[in-house]
Amino acid sequence: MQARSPTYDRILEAASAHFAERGYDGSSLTHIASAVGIRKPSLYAHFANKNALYMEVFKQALQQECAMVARCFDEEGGVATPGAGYADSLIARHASNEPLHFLLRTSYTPPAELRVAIDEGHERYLDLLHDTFCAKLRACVQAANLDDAAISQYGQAYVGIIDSLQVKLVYTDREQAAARWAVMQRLLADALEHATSKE
Amino acid sequence: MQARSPTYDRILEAASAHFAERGYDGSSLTHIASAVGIRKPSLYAHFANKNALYMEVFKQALQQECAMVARCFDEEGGVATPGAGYADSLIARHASNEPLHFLLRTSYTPPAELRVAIDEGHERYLDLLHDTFCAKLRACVQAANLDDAAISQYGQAYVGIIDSLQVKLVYTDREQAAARWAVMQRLLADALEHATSKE
Amino acid sequence: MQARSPTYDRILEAASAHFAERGYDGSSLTHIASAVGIRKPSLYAHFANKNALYMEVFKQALQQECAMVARCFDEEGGVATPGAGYADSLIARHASNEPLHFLLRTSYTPPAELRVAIDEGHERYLDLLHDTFCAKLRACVQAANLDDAAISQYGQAYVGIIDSLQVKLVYTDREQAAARWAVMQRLLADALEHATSKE
Amino acid sequence: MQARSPTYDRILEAASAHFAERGYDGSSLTHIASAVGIRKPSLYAHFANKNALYMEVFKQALQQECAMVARCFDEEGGVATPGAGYADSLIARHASNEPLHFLLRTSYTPPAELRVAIDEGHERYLDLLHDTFCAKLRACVQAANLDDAAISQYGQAYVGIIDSLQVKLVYTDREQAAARWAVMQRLLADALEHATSKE
DNA sequence: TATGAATGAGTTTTCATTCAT
DNA sequence: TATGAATGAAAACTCATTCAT
Repeated sequence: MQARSPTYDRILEAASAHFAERGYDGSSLTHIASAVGIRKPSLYAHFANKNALYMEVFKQALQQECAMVARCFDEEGGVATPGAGYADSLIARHASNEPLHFLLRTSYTPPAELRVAIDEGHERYLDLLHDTFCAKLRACVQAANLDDAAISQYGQAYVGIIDSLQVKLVYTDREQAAARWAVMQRLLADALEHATSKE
Repeated sequence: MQARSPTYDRILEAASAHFAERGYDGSSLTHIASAVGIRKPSLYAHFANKNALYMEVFKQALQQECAMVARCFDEEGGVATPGAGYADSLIARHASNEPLHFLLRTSYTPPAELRVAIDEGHERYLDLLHDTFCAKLRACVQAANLDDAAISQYGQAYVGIIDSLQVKLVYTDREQAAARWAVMQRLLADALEHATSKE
Repeated sequence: MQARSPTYDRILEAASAHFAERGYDGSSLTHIASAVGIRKPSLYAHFANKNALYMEVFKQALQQECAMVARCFDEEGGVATPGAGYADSLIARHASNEPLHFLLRTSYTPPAELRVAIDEGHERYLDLLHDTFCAKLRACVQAANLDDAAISQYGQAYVGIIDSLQVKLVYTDREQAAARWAVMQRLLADALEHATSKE
Repeated sequence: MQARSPTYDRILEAASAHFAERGYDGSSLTHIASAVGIRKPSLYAHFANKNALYMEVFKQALQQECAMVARCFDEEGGVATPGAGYADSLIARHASNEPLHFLLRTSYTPPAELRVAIDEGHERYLDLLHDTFCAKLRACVQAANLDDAAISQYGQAYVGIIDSLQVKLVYTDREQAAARWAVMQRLLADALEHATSKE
């Protein structure tokens, strides 16, 4: 019921695409199965039920995105703004990345019965984002004259910017998202520069 | 099929609540009718079908919100940051305002078959927001030393901030949204102050 | 409920067309009303219910067709074959004559609940056809050397031919029906000639 | 969805009976399923939808009847009139043969949406009838002094007679149909005798 | 004479799920 | 691991009919 198999993975893929595109209620197991090339009851050899399938898709998408957060912040060098690497990554991946698309959609509008579990996961992701950004900021700032409260505030701002970026990605295209990021990044960079150069 | 009637309005109300809470696919006409206190087929005396009902709810919610944008910007006095009135209004209204809740939800995750119409309406709303903010900014800035391009960029930033605010409203609560607005507003205010005081 | 009025007649017309095209079960009062330009409940100001409307359409179509039988046989001069006038009339009228079309259809496949009444009416029509043909044959035959049994048999043949003609009219076009009539008329004429010239 | 199974066949049988008796619009899947002894949704494991079920019933009835045409003409010995075997078979089978009953009904009054496909199938049947009769006539005539045009005309007459026979079967009973056949057969036989003995 | 509103009964169809194989 | 068959529940929608106006 749980072990990895080629079919198992193909189901996750197809489900991710369907759930991302049409949501929980708008996706039917028939269509998902048909996209995989199997019949509907065969899904039950891999997943207990629709909820379990949905939650597994969510779990994997969340893990993948959290790993991506860690990696992007790790790999970004001495960029102008902390977190720029991950923002760029979001924009770059969105079009072809169903799990990410799914993650954004279900975080905004989780199916009522799964809301608690999903909210909890989503919050973990946001906390990770916030904490990672703060750590980076704390590390990279020339003059570390910002206290923890201030740093956390910038962390909240960064998370807000990422949210606004994801929204733009969800309902329009990459270009507009890139434009928004440029604008928002400027806001953040200005504020940081202003704050750190104050004294 | 078109004229206002008490029942008509009550259907719109109930539908708005259901669609906001459970989305298009998760809402059933049976439940909506039952919330109104009529039987399912009676809905069809007022609306051609589920799509038409959904779109009417959307249309009214959109009109109402656009009117609210105009009103909030009109009524805000010499506030610190242009657009603060509308942001506050969003936060204040969200919990008890089903049409607004519905509007945000459907704009981010429209039912696949209605996506085009809804995207178009949502874009009108965002454009209005952008343009209204820019007009206000242009009017209220002490030294009008900002060119059109710069003003438009701040407009885009404001729209992004509103988006991030709405996201927070959609998936958490008013308090966190208020906190986010405080942070983001500071970003925007700093940037504006910095820009206008430059010369 | 019964008196003639412009609307009453227009309802009959529209109903005739719908019933002829789609049958009893396939026709809806909504569509009929809409074809008339009124709302569905308004139909009930003119007819007690769907059955009554159907039966009234049937009654008028039957009356009209019976009158046509009488007229065609009256007006046909010393044609080659008795009954040729009516056969020609059938072919000529079919395309633009909804009541006739309706009559044929409902006679073959009456709605189960109305079967008895319709069968009875249809039989009246066939009897009229048979008797009128026989009278004509009896009158017009040069040598009246055919006994009643023989004449009745030709009457049955004529009715059979009319049936086959109507079938052709119902499911194909006027041209093919005309061709069939030419062939069948020859059969009948030959037989008559053969029989009357025997002695 | 395609392969034969006991249930599949029982559905076809029940559907054939219902469609024959009440037509497309007058038959409901609920009743058909209940006649089979299964629940309504189970039908969809065997047929895509009502149309597909109807067309499958039609297809099988048509095939069966075409095979019957071939067989009857094959097996008829040196009967008085070519085609007598098939006419007798029609009369004999009608009461107890649902597919035949269905075939006649739907050919005369096909559901509006399926008219094209059904007309096409019905025409194939009529063509087969015509051609088979002509072949038989050509083979069995003592003096083959009839040209092709004449033979085809007798073919058309035969098809017309079969039509009139089927009409009689559809809306009255076997006895009257037998009587009509006796009369029409005489017409045809006389004409043939007359034509072939001419020279 | 006409209609807006309402409705019980019914339609076809889809759904997630189960189970024997 | 996969599936054909089956099903209860529920979906959206249509229907003929009623009734107050």
